Amino acid sequence: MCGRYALAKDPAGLAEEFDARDATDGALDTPEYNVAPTLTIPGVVDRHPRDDDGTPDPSAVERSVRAMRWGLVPSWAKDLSVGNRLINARAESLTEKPAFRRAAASRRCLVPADGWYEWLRDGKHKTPYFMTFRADSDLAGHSLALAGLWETWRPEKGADPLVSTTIVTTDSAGPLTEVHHRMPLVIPAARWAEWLDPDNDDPTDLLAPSEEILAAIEMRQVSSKVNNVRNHGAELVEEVHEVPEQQGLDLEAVNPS
DNA sequence: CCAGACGTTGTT
DNA sequence: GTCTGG
DNA sequence: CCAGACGTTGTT
DNA sequence: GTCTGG
Repeated sequence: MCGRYALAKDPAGLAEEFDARDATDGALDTPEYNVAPTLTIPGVVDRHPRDDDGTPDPSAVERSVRAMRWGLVPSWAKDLSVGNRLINARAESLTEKPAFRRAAASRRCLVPADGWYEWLRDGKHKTPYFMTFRADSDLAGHSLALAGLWETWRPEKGADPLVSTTIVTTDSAGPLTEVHHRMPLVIPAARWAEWLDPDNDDPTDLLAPSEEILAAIEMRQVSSKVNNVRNHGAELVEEVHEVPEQQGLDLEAVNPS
């Protein structure tokens, strides 16, 4: 699945990478190697620009990076906490579920990440792994563009809207099944515009993992320091080999070469 | 009709 | 807001 | 996702 | 065990 990830790039760097305007307004804390649900994170969106009256111009589209709270708060929510459990949306059902279908049809976004974490458990012990683009792949150094949905929510009529987001998950594929049976949907750059298109109300064709992306991802064991959200540093994504006999996940065998 | 949910994950 | 269940 | 709380009363 | 907070 995807309940924790890392992001080193700042909003200006993301704006450049995604060819977007930086509209995050200083709301983000970056770098952050331990991004957890409820934090404010950057999301990339395509929107029709609006004039002073709020009327959208259907002939134009503007791409921007925006600050969003991780955990989708539907427009009908009574309070913010509804979003705490809506941190992921299943690709298999997001066009049907009441909480997600409106966003799925017209408010899709990309959530940039350096990689995401999964945990293997052995009784009480939890061993974290980090999934990222292989250093020797063409995609090394690029962000993973995680598929997301976004919504606005107002605590009361007329109040400033809160923008929130959820990350789309699919069944795992390939070597990634070794660490977990669900994974985030990563959109290849060639299909970003199609995913973000606010006039495309049927994302069905985009909901399967890309082979190109799967082949570029590696997994590595990392420090259990990432388990605790109070740790934030770059050392969280560095490879470690702690007590390997407790886990027996053979990374030589599962990483593609 | 009204009331209540609206979601995913993991674990057994 | 909209759908489902009673 | 994981970690950590989970509660009230009375006293200072 | 289950919920909340980060």
